[in-house]
Formats: sequence, C-alpha cells, structure tokens
Amino acid sequence: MNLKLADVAIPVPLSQLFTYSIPAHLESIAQKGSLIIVPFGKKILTGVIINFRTERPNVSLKNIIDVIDRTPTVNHDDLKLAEWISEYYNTSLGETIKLFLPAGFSQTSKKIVSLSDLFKKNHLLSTTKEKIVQLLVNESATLLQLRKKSGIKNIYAVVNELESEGIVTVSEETSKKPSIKLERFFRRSSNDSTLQFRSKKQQVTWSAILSKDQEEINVTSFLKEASSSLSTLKIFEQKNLITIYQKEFNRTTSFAQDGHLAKSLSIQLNANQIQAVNNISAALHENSSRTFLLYGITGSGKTQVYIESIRKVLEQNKTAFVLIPEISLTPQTVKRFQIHFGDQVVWMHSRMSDGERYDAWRLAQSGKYKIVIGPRSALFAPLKNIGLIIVDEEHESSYKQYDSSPRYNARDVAIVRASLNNAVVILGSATPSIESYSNALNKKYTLLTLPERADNAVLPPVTIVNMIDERKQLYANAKIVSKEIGKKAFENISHSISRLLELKIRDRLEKKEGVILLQNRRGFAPFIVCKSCGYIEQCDRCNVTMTYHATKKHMRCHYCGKVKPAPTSCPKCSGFEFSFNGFGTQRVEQELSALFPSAVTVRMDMDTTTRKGSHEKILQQFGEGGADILLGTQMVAKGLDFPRVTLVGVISADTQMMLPDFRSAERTFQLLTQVAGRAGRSTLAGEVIIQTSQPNHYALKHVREHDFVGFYNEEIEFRKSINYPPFSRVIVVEFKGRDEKNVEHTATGFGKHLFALLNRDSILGPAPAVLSKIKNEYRWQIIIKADKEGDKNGTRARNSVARVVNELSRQSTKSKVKITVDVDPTGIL
DNA sequence: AGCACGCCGACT
DNA sequence: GTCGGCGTGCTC
Repeated sequence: MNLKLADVAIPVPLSQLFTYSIPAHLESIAQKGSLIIVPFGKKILTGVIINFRTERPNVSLKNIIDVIDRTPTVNHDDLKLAEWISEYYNTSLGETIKLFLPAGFSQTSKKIVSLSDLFKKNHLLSTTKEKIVQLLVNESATLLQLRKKSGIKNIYAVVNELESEGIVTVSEETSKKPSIKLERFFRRSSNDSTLQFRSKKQQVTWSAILSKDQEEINVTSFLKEASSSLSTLKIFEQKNLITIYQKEFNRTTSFAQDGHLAKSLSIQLNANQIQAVNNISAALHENSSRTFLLYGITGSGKTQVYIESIRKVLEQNKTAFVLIPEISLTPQTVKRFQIHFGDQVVWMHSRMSDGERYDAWRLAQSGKYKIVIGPRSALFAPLKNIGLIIVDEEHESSYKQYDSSPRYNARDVAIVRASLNNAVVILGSATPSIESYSNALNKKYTLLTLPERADNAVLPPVTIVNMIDERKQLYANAKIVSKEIGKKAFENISHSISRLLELKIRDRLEKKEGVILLQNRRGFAPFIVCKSCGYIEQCDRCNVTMTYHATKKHMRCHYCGKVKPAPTSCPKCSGFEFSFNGFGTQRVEQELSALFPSAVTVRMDMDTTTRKGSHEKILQQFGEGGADILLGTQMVAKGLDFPRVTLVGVISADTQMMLPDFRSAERTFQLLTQVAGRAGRSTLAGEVIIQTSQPNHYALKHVREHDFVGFYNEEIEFRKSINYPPFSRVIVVEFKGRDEKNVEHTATGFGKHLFALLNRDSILGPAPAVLSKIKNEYRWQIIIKADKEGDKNGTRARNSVARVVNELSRQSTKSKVKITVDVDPTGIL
C-alpha cells in the first residue's frame, strides 16, 4: 500500500523531523503547515506538518491523532522563514516554529466548546454535527470529552465548521489545566535546619532551600541555581517539607483600547521627511523587497515617516509591522500609532495573557488588525499581505534573543521575512549599527537621512570632563587646605561629580529646569577593597566582584543575584578597614543629597523598578516636575521626552567603553548619543556634560561633535584591522558546566574537530570566556570569524560548527557540558 | 527538553 | 531484601 506519510516538526530540541502515518479520515484535511496532534514518546504534543512522503522510514510509525486547523496555521512563506531561521541559527525546526504559534497552542491546551446563544433548534445539520450539538445541549464540554463521547475522529474540523456557522463557541481554558505555559513554584512548610537526609544531594538541596529568603521560589530557576533535580523536590513535597504549586504567568494587560478616535490627522513634514516618505512609497509600489536605513538624528521625526509610510501601505490594502526594542516604554508608542490608525493597530507584548495573545493572533490572521506593534517576538504574528516592516532603533541589542533558542536577531529576520513577502523594510536609528550603515554604503540598503531636528531645535553642546585632572586638582586643593584643618581635608575626596557638573546642576536647580544623570551601574560601590592587603570581595559562584548595596547594607552579585553581608573584617588579613571603590547609582544619589540637600532626586535602576508600574511612576513624577534630578542606569537614556530637561550629565562614560568586546566603542557611542539627545528637546537650550578618565577616546570625540559618520569611519577601520563584523560574521560556541576540567576538555576537543574543517586563522580559542565563571558554571568559548570573502553567508562556518556539535553532543551531555551556538552574537563576553 | 527504565547504595 | 535516587538513552 502506498500510504501518504507526513514529516512533522515537534517542539523539542532535536534536529530531525518525525514521520507519522496519516489516517484515512484526516488525509484530505492534513496540509503542509497544518497544526496537528501527535503522540510523541509518552506525551501528546502539537506538531506541524513540514512535508509529505510515501517512502517509509525504518521505524514503526504512529498515527496522527488529529488536525487542529482547516487552513494551515503556518503558511508557505512562514514555513520557508522558519526553515531559514532554523538553519541559520542552528535550532531545530520544531523549536523555531514555536515562534509562529500563539502561546498555549504549542502544547495541547484545553478548549471548551459550548452551544452558542444564536443557535436555534430549526438548524438543519448533518448527522455528525447534530451529534455534537446534542452532546452540548445541557453542558459545555472540552474537545477531548467530545471526541470520546461522540466517537468522531476529526473533531477539530467539525467543531471548527460549527464555530464558523455560529452554532457553537470555542474558548480556551487557561486557568486550570497545566498547559506547560504555567510556571511551577514552591514554598517551604518547614524551616528546620537540623533535618538529616540520607542522600547528600537532598542535604545540599535542603540547605539551598533554607538559604532562600523569599516565600515563593521558582522551581526552574531554583533547580538550575542549586543544580538539583525535580525528583529531589518531589521527595521533599511527599515529606511535607515544601509545597509545589503552579501559577499562571499571564495576567491580562490593562491597556486603554480607546482606539476609535482614528482621525486622519495631517502631519506637517519637512523636506527631508517628505523625501524619505516618497522614496519608501515608490518602493512600496514596486512590489519587490527593499531595505531602507532611515538614519535620523534624535528628534528628527522618524516616527512621522513611519506613520506616513504605513498610511501608504494601508492604501495598498497591505499590512505592516512596527518593531520596537523595549516593552517598558511602549504604551506611549502604541498610543501614538493608535491616534492615526485606530483599532487597526494591535500591540503584542510578552506580558499578554494566553487568551489575549490568542485573540490578537487570530485577529491579525483574519485581517482585522493591519498593524502589529511589539518587541522582537511580534515579528512572527500571522499578518497576511505584508507590505512593510519597520524596525525602530535597529541597533538595539534587545532585538537579539540571546538566552534561549532560536538565538535570532529580529532585525535580520525581518529582512528575510520581507524578502519572502516582497515587502519593504525600514531600519530606523539615530545611531545605526556599524553593520547596517556599512550595508547602506555598499548599496545593499538604501540610505535615507534626516539631518535636522524637526522642531529646528539645535543639538546640545557637549563638554567632556577629564576626571583624572579633576582628581589631581582636588588632591592639590586638599593639600593646601590640610595645612589648616589637617588630614580631614583628604576625607571624602573621592567624588563622582566634577566641579563643573556640580556648578551646572546648581544652576538648573535655581532655574527649576530638569536634570538627567546617567550612571550605568547600579548599587553603591562596584567593589570593596581591604585597605591593608588589597583583598577584593568576590562572588564565590561567579568570578566577578560583588557590589556593595547601601540600601540593604549588603554585597550582591550582579550576575547570579547572590547576597551576603558586607564583611566586617578582611577574610585574608583580618584587617577591618575597607575602601569602597567605584560609583554606582546609590552612591551618586547619596552624593547628590549631600551636595544639594533641598533637591529631589529620583533613582531609576533595576533595584527601584522591579515592581510593576514603578518605572512609569518614577517617570511621571519627574515629568510633572515632582523631582529635580532623574538619576539612573541606561534606562534613563531611552526614548524619554521631557521638555523641561536642559542638562544631561554622564557620571562616567568609562564603564562600558573599557570592556574587552569588539562592540564596546559602538555601544558607548550609541548610549551617550542617545542620552545626550534627552537635553534641550524644546525651546530651552540644552547641554551635556560627560565625565571620563579616557577623554581622548574616539567614541567620546564623536559624541561631542554629534558626528555619527565620523565615528563610523574610525570604527570601521578598527573592525577591519581585527576582521570583525561587518568584515566577517561571528559565531560563538560556548561551553558551560560545573566541572572546570570537563568544560576545558570539551572545548579543546571541539576546537580540534573544528580546526580540521575551517581555516585556523578564523578561529579564536578555545579559551576561557571573559566572564569565566557564572552561577558556579565555568565558561569556555570558541569564536569563529567567518570571512565574508571566502565564506559568503557563513554557511561553511555554520555547517562545520553544526557538524561538530552533532559529533560531540553525546559525549558532552555525558560530561555535563552544555554547548550553545550563538550566530551573530551581540557581545562576546 | 521530558520522561521512563534500571542500576546501585542505604536502611527495616 | 526492598525502597528510592539519580544516571542514561530514546522519542516517528
């Protein structure tokens, strides 16, 4: 018999597809891209049909249980895109396809079917449909119950038809059943530290549990951190020491959907904006894919260009994506688009509930929504007839998913998605990435420039303060003063705020104008040093220094979160004097309150914004004038628009600039340019002060001149000299594990295999990573720089890496070394 | 990534 | 002898 078989992608990290036989009653429904239910191992999972075949593999096959959809959930182009992502980022197709499915769909979720109010008895129905209706007369039922009771095999198809005829309604059950989107937590029921366990593992795990101070502990992250196993926890649960429970992580996002006020507001565009829109509009009419790099300085009105371009897209009856980097600031952005396009706009974000997400997804597919706004994941919404994809702030690293597979960059995937759909891409930025600008110069992208501020405001002058000179000067002054008051003059000589910056802040406080201060480091002091022997307190789980937090008076590791009390005496020499080195936001805050006792300072960093909405609250307080100074980490640099701010101060530009990463100069330039753009966004003239101990660094020089092109020209020479992107493509292979020897061994073994396949010059390492240990895991890495001349798309390099991963995967799982491959990483620390 | 099977060490 | 922890291997 020549039965038709299906190759199916399953959401597991296995690179192969699995073949299933198609029962006769599903043969006419099953299509490429269909979502199906299959038995897999002992579980029942949803998968997607990738291919059909007739030739039987040499294993016994199982049947597809059911087909969920009637029109394929993943269409032809999306399948192509998924295949590209899976190949390029070295991820299984099944895991990649998960990106395209609304949450709750990737696992068997419970669907409740009930009879619709509109149903009237006199409906003429087929026997199968009648059967279902009869079953539903008294009570709703889940699909699985219906399947059992009715004996109808293709239940999804029948129910779908009934739904489209308005006879039944289908709702997702999200509250009870553990669709795997739920998260597991546990809480202690005992605090007994004297408990003795038979197994060492249990003993260690128990003390790890006792060391937790929060009431509710996330199971997954705990297991990872304590390197324990679920079975151990289950044993504790049986002994009534802990309670394990599940919690939904979805809450309905309350975002005002007052979108009906869709007015066709007319925007006054300046000449540059008009030219940009015309160019984009022409490309939209060509109906072929093209990428624009919209390089517009801060305040030049990129958003108006987006809006007008979308207007053209809608005129053509096409749809558009707007990708934005951070979720925290999106309500304003979404509102801005909603004013123009009303309820054609849908906001997709990571905090949506399953139900919300499902609705957004469904209505985007059905064509109700024409514009999808959201972070990187929004790119996979099922819009049809895509005309335009906008990637705002294209240089932002949050477009890269770095912590889980697939490790994709939404900016790059957007371009591929667009080319598969003959759509246009706009990459917008005031500080384009080096790669994108290089592509624009090479005519791969079309460069559009907005060189002026839309409101004719001038760019603020930037002053660089040399903190080394500053310190020398302070020291010299102290020497003179010390003749009068003695040693006291040298106390507290370590200031983070220069005399110039102090003067300027004082001036703004008098004028009641706003001040933004950036210090890209949280806590009080990044490390504390024993004054007699030089001992530095380090995290025992990571090889980084621990940061002193003044609010809680403890040391904290910023990589694993470990907290321990500040030392009272030095563990090495028993000395009891420590100096607090470096400056975090808390310390700057303290210094500000000493310098300006009557000023109100609000601090915004990860420590003050953990609670939901606290972020908005801080910004609101500052925006309304309830605070004089906004002090914070890089989150004060992004997208804020406060007309009353006339002074921006950077406490130290050095934190990022000196990192041993090929992108550190670029990152510094972007961050400082961004924060500088917060000054003088109105008729009031602004100014910027940047403090540094590297005043001659080229990144700072070009920030001062507001000269992106100048920076690019210097940076590109640097990149060329070390053969980094855009001259090559970087792939980082990371090796992680608890046993240092095993990690080293796996990494060197990997290296040997790779040397045989690739040019030796293009491989750096294997060597320990800069952050050589995090959360008790040792880290080694191999960096591959695939030359663009010899290996155009990096295909050879990626294939070689994938081959070696396959060869060594068995061995590495045995030695408990995790190997991860990151293509085009954002950083190499 | 789950999940079950089966080996091996601790205890009635 | 038995219980149950944890390592190993498989999933169409």
